[in-house]
Amino acid sequence: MEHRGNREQGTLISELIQGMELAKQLRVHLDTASSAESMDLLVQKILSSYEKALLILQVSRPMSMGQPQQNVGATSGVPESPLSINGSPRSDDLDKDNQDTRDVSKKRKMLPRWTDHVRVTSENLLEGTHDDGYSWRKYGQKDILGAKYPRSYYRCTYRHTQDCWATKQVQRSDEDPTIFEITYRGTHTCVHGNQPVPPPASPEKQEYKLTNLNTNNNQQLQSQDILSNLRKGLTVNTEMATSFSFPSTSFGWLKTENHSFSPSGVLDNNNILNSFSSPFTSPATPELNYFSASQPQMNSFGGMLSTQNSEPDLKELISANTSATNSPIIDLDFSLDQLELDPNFQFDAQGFFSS
DNA sequence: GACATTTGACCCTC
DNA sequence: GAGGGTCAAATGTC
Repeated sequence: MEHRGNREQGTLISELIQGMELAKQLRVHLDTASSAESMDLLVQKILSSYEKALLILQVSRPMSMGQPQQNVGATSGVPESPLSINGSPRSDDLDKDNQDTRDVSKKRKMLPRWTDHVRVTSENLLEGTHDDGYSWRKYGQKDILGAKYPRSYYRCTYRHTQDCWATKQVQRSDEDPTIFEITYRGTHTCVHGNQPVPPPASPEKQEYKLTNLNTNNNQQLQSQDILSNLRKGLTVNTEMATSFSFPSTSFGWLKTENHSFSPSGVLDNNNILNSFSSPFTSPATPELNYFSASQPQMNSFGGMLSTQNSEPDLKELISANTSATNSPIIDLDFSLDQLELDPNFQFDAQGFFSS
């Protein structure tokens, strides 16, 4: 818990720093009478940065013990479904447990929710395992109207033992069966679930081709895939590299409260790694475990990143400390000292923008 | 035996 | 009433 809190604090600070850096850039633009378009983009990025910082503050706001973090995706206080932690209250006991179940339902309804789109390819079908560091247990499957493939429902394995209410839904795309839409709901409050993803035992065996696809968010999420792989010492797949187009026209996207994405800015050569500040954690569903696999090789990364990047390499690259992270539950795992944060820096209103 | 998955049924929301 | 989300008994796997 404390670990998570520290990470969130780190992310928060990095977002604020980003906002400051962007404001500085904007000031330069103002001085040099740059185009309105470029300044508008900077403003967009600044707003995005602060929006994310606010989201983090919302998510990490202290809740009562044992309660999952709430909110971000909360859309309503209306109870969603009467459930109790001990089971499913049927009509018999609905009355006596009415109040309790209402509270639990409300809690669930308010769980943050966001969606990732993950692509797996045919060569990924046969080997390897892949998980997001969390332990999921399937609790249901439904045929969805108008969908070719059933939707699977997963909850955290530690729901009952640790009152962890994280769930996810996995829906295979009709249009492209290699794409899975994964909707996460709630954040993990379990200790197990917070364990980092273990490093791959054999990079060449565990390289996987995961590409988040979404007409709106793919740039951002793909970059996270790439970073995630690089962090793990994995090679980067060509499909990733080619679908991750930069420099100057790639938008980052920020997930918003209504579970969609909003543009968080334009990536340029200086802040390509913006979007790398949040390592993508990929799903651990049986389907995806089954589909993940090896793809022997791959090298370029738009000519900018070589394969098998080491952590030190990334540190250098990340030194451009702007960010376009997308999830309110951000798992920032590079340390603040890499950001060269002045320990005496104060986020006061004046100094923040005038330094 | 413990734990995970499957699947039919139940409940809620719209 | 339809559709989606969840439960829990039955079944499977280790």
